[in-house]
Amino acid sequence: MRKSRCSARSPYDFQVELDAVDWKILDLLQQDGRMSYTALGRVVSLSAPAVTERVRRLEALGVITGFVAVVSPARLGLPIESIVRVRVRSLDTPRFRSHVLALPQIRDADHVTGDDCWLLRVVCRSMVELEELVEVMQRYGDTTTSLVFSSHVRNRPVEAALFD
Amino acid sequence: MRKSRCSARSPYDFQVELDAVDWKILDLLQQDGRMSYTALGRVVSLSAPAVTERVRRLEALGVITGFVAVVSPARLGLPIESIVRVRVRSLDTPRFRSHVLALPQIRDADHVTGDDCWLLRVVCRSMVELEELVEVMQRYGDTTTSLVFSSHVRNRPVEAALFD
DNA sequence: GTTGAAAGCAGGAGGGT
DNA sequence: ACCCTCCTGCTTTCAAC
Repeated sequence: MRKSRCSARSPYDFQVELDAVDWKILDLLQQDGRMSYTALGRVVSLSAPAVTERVRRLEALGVITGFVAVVSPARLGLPIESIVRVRVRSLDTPRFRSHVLALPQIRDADHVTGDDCWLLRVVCRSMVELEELVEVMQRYGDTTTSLVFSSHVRNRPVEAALFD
Repeated sequence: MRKSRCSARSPYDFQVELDAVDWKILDLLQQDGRMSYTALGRVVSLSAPAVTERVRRLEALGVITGFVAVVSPARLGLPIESIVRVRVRSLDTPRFRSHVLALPQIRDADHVTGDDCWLLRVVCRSMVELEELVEVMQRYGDTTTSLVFSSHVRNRPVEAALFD
């Protein structure tokens, strides 16, 4: 019944095959990361040790990379969220990575193709704080800043439907 | 010892004050969302029921919005990650929201200020699939697509240091 | 905030298919 | 390879303080 097979033998051979039970477990844990193995087992009709072993394997394979509490920056006094695109000059990239990417206000930083080579998601307390942050970033290249009105999707679970 | 005060009485009165113990708990749970209340209690020198009550309060206040397993799309066969900026024509916005934002490939969708009014993080299996997705989005407005080389920061924990 | 008892859960051993 | 049951020790939860 189980045909899960791992082909992740090197960094360039990543992909993992999951069966329906693995997908259901992933689905549940992406909605409630604290669900007990016993409760998971009740849903997928498996014993707790069997579920535990599957979750351990999903972690070992790098499918599950961790379990985290999701926190609202706005509720903690960081109501300003923005996306800053930075066109970092190549000579400045090492300093940009060590000085800018380490700032606690940066929640996501992606190196991307295209003219704006870095894309940063920044949270801060005020527009004044954002202004200061953007001024720092401008030491490394040109910036384009957009304020986030609202986030309609955040970290949507990865689901089996993606493979239909 | 505890001076946590909540001022979140309306949607426009969001902010919550946390004490050092709350911050430590948040810190630990953002690193390991499955940590037991007993283990949290050992770190912060509190009994398990006291920790449980604090975590429940943080959830009730909207500071903690959930606990989730973090999943690697690449390991599941979605190696292409990209950021698509979409300049949606205002008349097309309702259909864009219902048709595009619901696609399972969309992991983040933010409505932002500036010319490119929507910012989408898309994962897919191949460039061909990305091409198809972008063609769908182009029915609602102009797009700019950047491929993600690498993500250097992803969902950095919100930490007390942000308030120094 | 605490303790303490009852119920439920996790994780290992051992065995079955 | 995959799963089960049993057993022991922890963890959670609720009540009482």
